[in-house]
Amino acid sequence: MRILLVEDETPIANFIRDGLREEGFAVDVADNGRTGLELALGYLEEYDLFLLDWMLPGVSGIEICRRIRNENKLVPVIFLTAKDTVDDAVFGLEAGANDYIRKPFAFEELLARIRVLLRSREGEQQFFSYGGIEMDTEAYRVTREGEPVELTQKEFALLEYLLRNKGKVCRRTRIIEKVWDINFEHDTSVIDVYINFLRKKLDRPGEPSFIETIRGVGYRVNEEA
Amino acid sequence: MRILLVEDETPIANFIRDGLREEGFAVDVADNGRTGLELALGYLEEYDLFLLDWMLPGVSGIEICRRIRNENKLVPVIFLTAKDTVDDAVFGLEAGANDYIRKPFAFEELLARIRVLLRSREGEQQFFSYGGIEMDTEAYRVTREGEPVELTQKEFALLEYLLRNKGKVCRRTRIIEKVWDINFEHDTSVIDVYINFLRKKLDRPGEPSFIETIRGVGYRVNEEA
DNA sequence: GATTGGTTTTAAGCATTTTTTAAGGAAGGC
DNA sequence: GCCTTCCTTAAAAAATGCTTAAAACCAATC
Repeated sequence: MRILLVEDETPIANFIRDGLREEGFAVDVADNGRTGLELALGYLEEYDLFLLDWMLPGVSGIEICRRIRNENKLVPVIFLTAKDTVDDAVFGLEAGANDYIRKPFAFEELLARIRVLLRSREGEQQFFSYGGIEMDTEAYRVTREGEPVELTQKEFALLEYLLRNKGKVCRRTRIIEKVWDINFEHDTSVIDVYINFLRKKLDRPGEPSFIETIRGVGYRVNEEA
Repeated sequence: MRILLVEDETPIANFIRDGLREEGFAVDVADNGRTGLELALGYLEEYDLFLLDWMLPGVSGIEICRRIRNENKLVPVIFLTAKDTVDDAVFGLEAGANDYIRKPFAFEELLARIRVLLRSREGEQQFFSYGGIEMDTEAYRVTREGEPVELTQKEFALLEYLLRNKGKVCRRTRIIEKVWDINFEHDTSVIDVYINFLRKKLDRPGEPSFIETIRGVGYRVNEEA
């Protein structure tokens, strides 16, 4: 995990850099807005998270954040700020930041927030695969052995839910809630029908289905060997 | 883990019951206040948690909650309520409820609240093992020497109960109460049959069973050396 | 506003698996 | 040796999921 820290006060920068490195992160430091912006945009794909000081010589943190957001919608950004009015926080979040933390702060707290954001991004996984099946949730594409497979919305949503939970049981009640957004309904056989659709479209004929049935509980796509 | 659900609207009751059973709970349902109260007081010790609807024909949820609290100070009670004023919530909590949830709710939310309350009582453990047997309750998976073993719901629930009480004797009446339905005939041999199923699926042939029979009392999985 | 094509949902019969019952035989305790 | 308790097996009963067809729904197009 690589983090870019843009912070002009050297002692603070060193403190954060060392702390994060001890935690196993790769950390780059820019001590002014201009080089910060260059690094951020020049190596945007390399970074998993940005830590931006609010007040910077040259280009401001806000500006860097905006430019990052222009290019990449998802990468987490956290502001480090000495300001403490709610308005400033709102301003930062409007610029596209995911979180902000006020100086002085406990290093533990910074770490906790970083972890939360990195985890939530991990959950936003885009590509899934099982056996010969590949799924790209962003592009809305599914292929089997490289051949495109046409799925309807519901089929797609169900497949995504199953693959997102690969290795775990997907209980019927949860599926109904997550994929169908239905509450308090249970005597429906939509799930059975759609599992059937997926199996027809994606299973290799003659082989056991890639979706395992767990009677009385739900379904599971197994972890691959 | 046994839960008593008192709810008069059948579809909702079924939905909750099935959802909880999928999660591995033993669930009893009463569709009116009177039988709810009878079950609650008659088998108070057997239940690990109560889910009470607010508005009930016969005896109200509030009343049931009060009576439960008269007898048992600790067992968690959650109200299901369609009402949405703060006052009602306060009223419910004053009656001794631990939490309340407004209808309609996402099943996951209910589950989260249940888990919180049960965790605070007994350690909600996800992984169990004995000898070469490993159990993951979340993934709904059991393996022996790394090889997956297919268990049905009841087999799974029974194994979980035994492992959860590793080192302790599991009395037959207790097993019936916790794993099967509360109003089960007591002179039945289901337990024997299911113990037999588990032994067949999980014992190493030729070696003594991992489930020890305590004659006249029940069964025990021993603490490991 | 009707028609069409596709998607989603409902419903029902069928097939399978799970759960329960029952009964005879084995083993333990007195 | 006798009584009780447990084990094992087989078969009945119940529950659950599969499959299919048709109905309902929706959105685009003429």
